[in-house]
Amino acid sequence: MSPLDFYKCLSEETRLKTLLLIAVHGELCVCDLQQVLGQSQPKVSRHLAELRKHQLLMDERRAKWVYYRLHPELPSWAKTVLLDTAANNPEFLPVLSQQAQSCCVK
Amino acid sequence: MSPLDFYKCLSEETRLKTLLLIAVHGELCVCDLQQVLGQSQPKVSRHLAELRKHQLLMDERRAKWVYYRLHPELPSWAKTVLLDTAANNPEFLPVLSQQAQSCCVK
DNA sequence: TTCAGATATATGATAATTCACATATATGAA
DNA sequence: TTCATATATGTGAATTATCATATATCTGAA
Repeated sequence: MSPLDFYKCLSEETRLKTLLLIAVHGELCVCDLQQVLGQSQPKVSRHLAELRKHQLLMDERRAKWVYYRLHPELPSWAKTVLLDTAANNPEFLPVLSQQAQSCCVK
Repeated sequence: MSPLDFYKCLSEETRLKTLLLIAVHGELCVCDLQQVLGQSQPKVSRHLAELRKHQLLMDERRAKWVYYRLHPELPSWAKTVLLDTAANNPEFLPVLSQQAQSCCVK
């Protein structure tokens, strides 16, 4: 994971918010992200595909839903960067509503 | 300084290396950067202008040379991100040669 | 099998970035 | 003033990123 590839992934709003939300919450499914980000499903999906391709995220299908979490081989400095950024910029992070969570939880 | 603007600035190789080098070395002049990065003067200058515009760097002219350092109002989380990235990716950072330094020092 | 909901991908249009080249400005020395 | 060096900027071409729409695939239920 080169620092340049990593920061290129963070340089787009949907991807950055997605990564920060997943770093904070552990894992989220596509429909959660779609709701909390207020973006169309294809747009969210496209950016998730890019984050998967660069090994920042991994996906796991459980029943109908695909859950995303940080890739286990993401270097620890990169995880630290994400968590520091999230902790120091609360106003930037959209809040996950109860409804959003319930979409997958059942 | 929004996280998104910050990471957009880091998403280009010349700008990222410039920021990491300046974070590590404290300050550098344009001719130092030109040599260590192996890039043309207009290219380096143009990216420095962008980093100035977004308040990541500040410049100071001393005699013929213009020195750049991290902007004093850069949030501390952002400085931490730069230093962590530099410390954990030594192979990414080009090494400042003696000749490069001597260009300004004398 | 068939269907519907959830997620993924392909495609073409648009917009944003980056680059090389030429030129302009600022400084200090002669 | 003139010159040489250091740095900055304007312009247009080329590359790259992003988007909306349409379509495809996967899964579980009937």
